[in-house]
Amino acid sequence: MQTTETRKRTRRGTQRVTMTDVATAADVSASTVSLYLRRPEAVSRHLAERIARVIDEMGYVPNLVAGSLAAARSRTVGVILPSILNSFFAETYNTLQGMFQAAHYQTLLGVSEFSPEEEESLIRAFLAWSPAAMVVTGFHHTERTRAMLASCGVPVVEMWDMPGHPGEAVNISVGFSHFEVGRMQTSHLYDQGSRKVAYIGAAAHQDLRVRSRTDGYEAEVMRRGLHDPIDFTVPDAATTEVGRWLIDEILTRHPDIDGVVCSNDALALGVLFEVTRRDLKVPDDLAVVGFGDLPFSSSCPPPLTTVRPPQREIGRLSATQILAALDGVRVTPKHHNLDCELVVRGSTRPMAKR
Amino acid sequence: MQTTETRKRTRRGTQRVTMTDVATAADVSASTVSLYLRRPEAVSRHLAERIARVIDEMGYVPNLVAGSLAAARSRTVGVILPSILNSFFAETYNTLQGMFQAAHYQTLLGVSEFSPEEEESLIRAFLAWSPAAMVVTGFHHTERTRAMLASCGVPVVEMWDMPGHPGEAVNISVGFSHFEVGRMQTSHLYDQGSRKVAYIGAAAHQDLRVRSRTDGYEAEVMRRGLHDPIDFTVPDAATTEVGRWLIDEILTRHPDIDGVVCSNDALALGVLFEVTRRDLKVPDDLAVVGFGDLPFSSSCPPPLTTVRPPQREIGRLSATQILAALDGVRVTPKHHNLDCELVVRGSTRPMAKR
DNA sequence: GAAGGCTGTGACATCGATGACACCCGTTCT
DNA sequence: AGAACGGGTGTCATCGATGTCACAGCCTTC
Repeated sequence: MQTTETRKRTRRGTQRVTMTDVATAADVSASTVSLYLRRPEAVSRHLAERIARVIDEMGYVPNLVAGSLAAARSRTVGVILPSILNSFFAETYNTLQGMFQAAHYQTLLGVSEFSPEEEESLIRAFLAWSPAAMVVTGFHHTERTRAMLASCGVPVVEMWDMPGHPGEAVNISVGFSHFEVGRMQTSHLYDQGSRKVAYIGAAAHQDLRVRSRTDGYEAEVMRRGLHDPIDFTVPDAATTEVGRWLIDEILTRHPDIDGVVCSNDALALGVLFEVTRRDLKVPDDLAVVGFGDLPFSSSCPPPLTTVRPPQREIGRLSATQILAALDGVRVTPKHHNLDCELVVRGSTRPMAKR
Repeated sequence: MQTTETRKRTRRGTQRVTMTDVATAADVSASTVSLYLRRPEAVSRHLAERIARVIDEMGYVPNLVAGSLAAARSRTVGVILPSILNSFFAETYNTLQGMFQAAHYQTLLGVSEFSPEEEESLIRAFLAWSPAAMVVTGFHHTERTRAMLASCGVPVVEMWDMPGHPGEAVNISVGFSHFEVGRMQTSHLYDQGSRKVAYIGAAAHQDLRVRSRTDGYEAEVMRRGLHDPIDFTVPDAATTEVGRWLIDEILTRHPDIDGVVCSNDALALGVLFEVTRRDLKVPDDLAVVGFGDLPFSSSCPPPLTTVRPPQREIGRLSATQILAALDGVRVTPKHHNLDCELVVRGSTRPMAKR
């Protein structure tokens, strides 16, 4: 009679064990299982044990897709780094991931390769998964990225930089002044006795932070007034090889420099290699200061004087801010400016008192 | 009368624009919008234009969470790397990410820090998002990880290693023999004139691939029969600093070695540094061979002889296999064994013909 | 022993898409 | 002319959880 009525639409879902399966097997309702998973203490001991046993036996894995849809949010935090080629951001990422994990958030990593367009596409993809929060590197975004981050309604932290002008930071930010780093590097070289200081930088076109450090260098050179700024920055990746090439160029054009600021320790290592090849002495003929305090910096000959960014502290503070915001604490968009540490080693002369 | 009947449950969803909103505004049904987004050519030109305009005006971003739930799959590929501290896997990751992006898949990265338990937790989290495929590093998993990967029903590639015994690989795998790498490194040192060759390794306890390379070294030493194996591996991270320390220890105990195999170029760099400090000549007093061909390896003094793993090729082949499987091509679980390249540079003597 | 509070459990609508299928209507075939 | 076909669009059940609320017990309390 009712043939048209009984006709069922069929769709194949995953063949996975679902929460309903677990509920049936444990002879409770699905809500109880759900409650047990989210707040185990709210379920009676008796049922909790039974549910736990069934979950284990059936190998139930909750479907977060369904859960996130229902809850309209997820326990996922998206992190965007510009690169994983060098270990610059590794420590920060590990700290973030550790702290989020402790708070039961899952960290997802995207790599933008320093491209704002790529970053936009990554952020769009992350936001489509309704993450609980986002962590991005720097302030250099496309217009659309800025709009998405502003309107997505989740906490956003911009890290590893400092807003150059007011209004640049609409989100929480945690970082330090790259301008100040460049200034500090340069100032140290003069203080330890250099009289003519050059600057070499790489990845400059992609990474605006390199540009800020260069500006810091130039400002300090002008302030000292001993010579004109000599800088040479290229768009290539910041590798040891490029460092050799840059210092070679600079020394050819300006053989009389006695100090060089490098945008990155990898470049600085290349400088040490090339300078050694030319039989110049570091730091007596040429003092070298880098940035990043990469893993090799303390052990190369001579050990590299460098500026160490607060990698771990950036991660710690970023995560703290986000977790606070997620806990409902009202976090007003605020910039947290951290300090970098000048680590004086053998590639510059120990300073006499100023 | 019917007060209890009319009582509505209310839940607040996201305040985002939904597909239904778009459909209403464009005066079509939701399924037409959905169809337009997935197969634009299946919708009439007239409607397509109207829908496109409305989507743009309203700033509609599809909710992938809902979409993935309904479709029981997503366009997401999970990749697990052991570490991002050094650039070992960076090239592979970039290749994977690039190829998946071209095929409109979103790549998500997890970092396990060489811990099988951490890896298990990451994989569990990824699988809960019903990814389209998974790429993991190596074969060293927990029992539960193996079970999850076997039963999750999506293509899985294990990369950067080679199954040691049959049955270890139940998934597709793309990699190379680490045993063979150790053998190749050692053999080269003998071939270029060394008579007593030691081995130093780091991160050995976490990274079983280091163990395989050490085995390769030992096998080759035994085959040559000139001396007993001399190896020293520690659980610490493979850094330049550790390299200095390890070679220092080895040279103290065995001052007569004239060749050293390093599990990693970062260690090898430390060896070069320490050996230079001791005024030994490389390669004449001590020949050094590394593994990884890291960015600095070609430019340190002397340039490092090393074994270069097929980083990019691993990524390319892994992605190809997965994309084929996702396209419905039946890919039988198969191991793809790639070759590593011995790059002879200044840290060993150029070989006379064998 | 009835009233009131608290705790634990279940019923059910809902989140925002997809996919199977019905249906409309203009073409082509017999 | 009527059947068969097929492209384009709409209807509606469904994916697997969560969150709200109702309600059954049980324990206090007077």
